[in-house]
Amino acid sequence: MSCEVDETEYTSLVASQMLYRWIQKAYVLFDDYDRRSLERFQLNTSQYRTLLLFENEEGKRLTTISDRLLLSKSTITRVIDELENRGWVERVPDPEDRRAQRVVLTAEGRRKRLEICRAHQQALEDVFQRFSDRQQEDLDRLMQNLCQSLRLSISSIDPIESDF
Amino acid sequence: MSCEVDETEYTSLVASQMLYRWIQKAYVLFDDYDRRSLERFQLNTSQYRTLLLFENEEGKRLTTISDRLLLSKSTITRVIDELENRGWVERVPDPEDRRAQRVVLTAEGRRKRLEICRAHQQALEDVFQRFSDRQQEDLDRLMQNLCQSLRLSISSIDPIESDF
DNA sequence: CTCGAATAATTAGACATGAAACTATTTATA
DNA sequence: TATAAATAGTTTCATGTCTAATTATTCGAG
Repeated sequence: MSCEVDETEYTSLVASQMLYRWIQKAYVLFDDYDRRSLERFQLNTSQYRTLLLFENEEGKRLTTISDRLLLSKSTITRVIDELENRGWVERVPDPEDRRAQRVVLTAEGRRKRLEICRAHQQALEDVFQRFSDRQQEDLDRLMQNLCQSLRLSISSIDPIESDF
Repeated sequence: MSCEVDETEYTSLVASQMLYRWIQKAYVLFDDYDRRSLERFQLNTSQYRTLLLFENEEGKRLTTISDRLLLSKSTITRVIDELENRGWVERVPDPEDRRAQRVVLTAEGRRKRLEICRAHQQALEDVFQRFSDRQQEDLDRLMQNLCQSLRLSISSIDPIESDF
């Protein structure tokens, strides 16, 4: 436009920003892959991950599910609504706290969970078969470290949040 | 309820499912951390990542941005709308293709990008300072491998999609 | 024991996103 | 060259999510 010199520059990306991009990308691809592997069950990722939590016969509070999946309580309310509509789970009153509900799988829910779990497991194997055992362990450990570091950094911004 | 034996069992999680959970968790935490570090600029993650792409003075097509960020074209339209409202970018007609537009940073946009980039870089350093150089390299390489493997698995479900 | 603060779950409202339909233009093919 | 298919971008609509407000119940300090 004019002949003034513009002082602002373009910055190029440093290593941590490249890494950040790869993490983003991996997640988006994973999400897409999940969506595709789960669509034949008419399940979204949150519904699936909720179902996955029921590894035993224990009833689970909605708040517990929310904490474990890092999804808001209102999201979990709706996820459970939908699973309940399908007859896969039931809400039962919590004997210890009348504010709370316990979500439990029905017999049908257990059957479905098993079927879907196996299919998704298959899909995961397909992705991770291309990794050596060593690489899988490394990845697992690094992800745990990353989670821990993120929690530390998050709580240093906002000292309120500190659980999980 | 009754005394029938229920054949369905609960499955416990195998290694790849645990890994899957850690990746999910790391992403959610990262997203949360991002949101917090960017909120003082009134930017969401997509707006930020779009801004980040402008490493040089080259104009970029919306489709290119969409491909690079793995966000839909309609999302990018809206992101660019917002950035244009703020006066940080401009749409200019593409001289080579009259269907296309080139998005370019304004002087103000370059200033803002620099400022925001630096702040976010700071935030990333804070997370990754807890990793050794070796760990960062490992993580970077593993994420790239994961992306590649996911692309292979995705394209084996649906042979249509194959670029990026 | 009581009353205010915290907590479990739900609901209402806002926002970000993707899929699909649409318009304008370009590319490829017959 | 005419026409069909592909592509760039926008708009519309449905979905999934979060925040904040709400109700019911429990916890805890005095």
